[in-house]
Amino acid sequence: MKIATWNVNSVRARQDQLRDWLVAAGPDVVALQETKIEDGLFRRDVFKKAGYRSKVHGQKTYNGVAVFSRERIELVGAGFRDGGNDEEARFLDVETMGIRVLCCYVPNGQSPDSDKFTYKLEWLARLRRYLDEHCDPEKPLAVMGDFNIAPDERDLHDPEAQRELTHFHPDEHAALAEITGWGLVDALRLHHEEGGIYSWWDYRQMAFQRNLGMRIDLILLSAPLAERCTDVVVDKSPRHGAGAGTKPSDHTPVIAELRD
DNA sequence: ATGGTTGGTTACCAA
Repeated sequence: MKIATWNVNSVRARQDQLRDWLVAAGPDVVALQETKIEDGLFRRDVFKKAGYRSKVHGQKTYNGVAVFSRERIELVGAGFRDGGNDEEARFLDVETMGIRVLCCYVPNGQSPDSDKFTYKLEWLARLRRYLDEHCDPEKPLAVMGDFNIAPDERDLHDPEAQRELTHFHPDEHAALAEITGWGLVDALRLHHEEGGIYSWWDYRQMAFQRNLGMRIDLILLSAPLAERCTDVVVDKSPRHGAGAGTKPSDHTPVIAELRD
């Protein structure tokens, strides 16, 4: 089976492109971020027609997460439900096709001296606590999403320029290490050692054409799923432009193949 | 150093 993650940057602007990609790529489970839509307006029927059931957790204008699956999908919970601030729709926990899926839209962080950066680090600490309290590293679990962190030097085009900025800051790396330290592996690195594999490129400066990007969309797997993982690929096809009049998301899908 | 682009809003926006 194939499981995927994609920050679509508005499911309204990308509805046809997302549907076409589902048909072409044929993933079994997909975690989506930045849907930017309230649950009542999400056209779940359009995707149902394409063969996908869905759980959505959105809000107006900002954020928003969803999980699609070819099979029955059960909601475990939306938001961390830990007594903290759950106003932003960034986290969705579901179970489908025999695996647990945590769909994450990690805060961007803006700049290291901003309140938003503190919020990003706190959010990551809450994710770690959520794993401690609600999940088991011995069970099949995929934590997927837009982490807004490039794990190491291979994952961005200019590490030195980025080191004191967001997405490649030591504090972010420490927070990510706390999460993987719980019992998760960065699935792409099980199969690919090389640098220059990115999942996001800035809309500006012809960044995609010059491959000036970052790998910030991650599929983290617990041991039982890591053992089943045969490959991970970044599918750049939607970024190339999916047809006349369609604009791509600044992120592109990441897909993991799992043995049965 | 600055500014460039997008989506959704009409905001000294967030990414």
